[in-house]
Amino acid sequence: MTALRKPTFAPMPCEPRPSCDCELSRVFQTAPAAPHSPFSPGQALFRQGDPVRQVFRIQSGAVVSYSLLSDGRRQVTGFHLPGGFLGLEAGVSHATTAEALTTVEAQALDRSDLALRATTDNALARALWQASVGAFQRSEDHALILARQGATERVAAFLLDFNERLGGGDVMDLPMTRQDIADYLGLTIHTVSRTLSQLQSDGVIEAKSTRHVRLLRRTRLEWMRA
Amino acid sequence: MTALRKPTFAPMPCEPRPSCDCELSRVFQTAPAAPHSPFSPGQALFRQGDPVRQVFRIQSGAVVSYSLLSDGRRQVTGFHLPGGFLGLEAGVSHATTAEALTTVEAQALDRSDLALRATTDNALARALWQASVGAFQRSEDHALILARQGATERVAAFLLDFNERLGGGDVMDLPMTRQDIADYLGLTIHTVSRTLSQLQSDGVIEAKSTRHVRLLRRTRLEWMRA
DNA sequence: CGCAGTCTTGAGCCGTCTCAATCCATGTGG
DNA sequence: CCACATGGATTGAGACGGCTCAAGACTGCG
Repeated sequence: MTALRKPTFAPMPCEPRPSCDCELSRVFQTAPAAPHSPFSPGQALFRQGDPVRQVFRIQSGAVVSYSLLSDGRRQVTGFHLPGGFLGLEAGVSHATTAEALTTVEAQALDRSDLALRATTDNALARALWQASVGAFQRSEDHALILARQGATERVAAFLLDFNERLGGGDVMDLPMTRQDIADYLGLTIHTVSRTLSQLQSDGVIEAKSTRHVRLLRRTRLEWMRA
Repeated sequence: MTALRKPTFAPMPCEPRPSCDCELSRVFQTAPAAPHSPFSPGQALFRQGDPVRQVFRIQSGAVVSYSLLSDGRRQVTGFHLPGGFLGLEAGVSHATTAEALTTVEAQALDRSDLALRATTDNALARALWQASVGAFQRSEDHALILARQGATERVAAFLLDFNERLGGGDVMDLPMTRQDIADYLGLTIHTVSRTLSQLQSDGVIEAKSTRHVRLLRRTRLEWMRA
């Protein structure tokens, strides 16, 4: 896929996008704050293996979700921004741990309630379907990134994808560590760091600090992504 | 991917999948054969970019789905066996091409019909949700395979995964070529071939022919998968 | 000021990709 | 029945790039 799909979460109220979250957003408008919200950095919204009790919507902050593999490694499956949902795509128990990267405010609804309402609210049932389709497509995009051979391609794809989700401005505020990025891209922290340094010395990006990146040559980045 | 911060619990890679396709299967019991069914090997059920018109259920044979990347490479996103559904997880247009590996018999239903029925049939709506959740989880598993560093780990994971889907018997009939496997695992055909040869000389598998593999030491394979 | 965590950078090794040749199974035509 | 063509699969040699090991720099915080 030449380009990654547009992010499915809509920062603005809904638009006639095929997989539109309007219905879910409407349901969440009256949702209460999640227990323990706001979450502190490093705090878990839920953990791998936990039974799925509630569905979250992020109001502010950023969340990373990851799986611990049997060999002790960690695979980051995604980063979640305001407007995004968590817990929808799970089965009976969570396959990932969701951890706050920053201070996170979130709402929560009981998933059993949601499922119950879906039995009478067809628009909601449809929205749940569409939300899962969106999660699937994001996962496919992630797989496509992981399938890219080169470190440069993966990092470029990550930067462009995340920048798009942040609204497309030139300056990006990265809420995650290099280790998070590395575990997301299937690389080591060293390679990620080296690649970013290389991109900077090539004049493609400017690293104002470790967490702030400015895209200088977006076109060249897109070309690198291949 | 290095040491973890706080391994709070034993990692649990594989969780029993909720395959509650009963409702969908019921709907498909009266479904007509797909147009052009049976498909010949190499024939496409649908192509990347096509508008999504119908949902397929495979009755016999095997299907590979893949995306063509802008750099000309091909990324296989999955293999589909009898009982599997195609077209459920797509948005308005297909992100992948679905191609018959063998002679394939399939049924088809108009997706608009399905969506329409879902507005009055809540069990169906719920089944559609669950099916998409299943597709998402398979995609996550695929991403986990792609994130594994070594060729041996990826091939072992593929063999075990596919063997499980075939029922768990010791002998496997692989409907796909080495190139298909390579594109699925993000490796080259050479590395896949070399790895399989290595596994055979190690006594872990026996390649009766290129398309027939027998698992001799499943435990060692599972250990390799890590 | 020192500590701990994060990030950067260097040197060398190892595994996968690339390029290339060969083998094998199948099918076709003489 | 065999020679040949074809496409898939295997195998080898070498190059390249990311991982490992290791050291040092930077940041935030006590």
